[in-house]
Amino acid sequence: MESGRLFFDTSACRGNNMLFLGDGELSFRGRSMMSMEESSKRRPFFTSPDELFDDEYYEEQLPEKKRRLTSEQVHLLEKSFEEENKLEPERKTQLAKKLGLQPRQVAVWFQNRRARWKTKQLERDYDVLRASYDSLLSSYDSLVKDNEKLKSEVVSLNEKLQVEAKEIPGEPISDKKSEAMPVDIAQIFGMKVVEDRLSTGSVGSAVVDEGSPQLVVDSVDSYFPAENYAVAAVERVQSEEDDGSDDGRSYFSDVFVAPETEHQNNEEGEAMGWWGNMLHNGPPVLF
DNA sequence: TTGTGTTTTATTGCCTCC
DNA sequence: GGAGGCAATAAAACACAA
Repeated sequence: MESGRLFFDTSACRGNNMLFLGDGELSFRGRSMMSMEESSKRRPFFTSPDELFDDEYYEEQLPEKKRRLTSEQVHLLEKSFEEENKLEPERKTQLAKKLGLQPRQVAVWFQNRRARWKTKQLERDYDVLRASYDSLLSSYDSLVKDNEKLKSEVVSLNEKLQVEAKEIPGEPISDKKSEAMPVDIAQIFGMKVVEDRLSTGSVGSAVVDEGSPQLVVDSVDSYFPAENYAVAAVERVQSEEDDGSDDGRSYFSDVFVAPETEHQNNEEGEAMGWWGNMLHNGPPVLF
């Protein structure tokens, strides 16, 4: 915008602290010029209240000079702005009279003040959102770390179990390990172990992850007795296939879900996976 | 002193509302 | 159509480092 102003210092304006053109102002295209002599006469930023009522003060003012409001004027305007940031015509006139300003100047001041307030408000909002985002990010990171840690624990426990199974080939593993081990694992994870009284006669439990080696393998090679684990799994998968409720997920993905939340999980858990279920449903329950 | 960045005052043009 | 609001911008006034 190529605009400049010439401020005409009329006596009428001068007597009323008006170096600015108010409503019905004259404005000119072109640059405002200020000579070296004029600029050397610049006043300090703040004017004393006494000066405000000094005629000479205004007579000294040179034409075309844009003057800042005094601290008193700004203070009063700020107070008024705090009360109400919009300016009705009556209040504008009153303020203008009180401050010795043009109503137009008061209106402009309020306009600019609203703009400054809005900018500050945007900055505050940004800070709040930023803090919230940072906090969420930090929580997420720590959950991801926990998740990784738990996964690796599951893997290492699985490996241990397999090694132990090979070391005692003749041992009837079902007596010694098959029932105790899941409980141990559950204790490590702080899980609650319950019997699956809801399932069809079998007591199953499993610790699994979609992306990691599974504790429960097929009934032929399984370390665990089929009647306790694999069969239960197969039965469950079978029943889901039969009634058409299989949503394509691994059977194991919902093994952890407490019975009362299973239905909910089937509806919502598809996109969440194993860890999503953990987060969504709270501590997993073995059954 | 001077260059540069920031703040303040004011204008312009567009939009909405009555 | 006029009044008033807002965004964008100009330009003066000011602050401050080099």
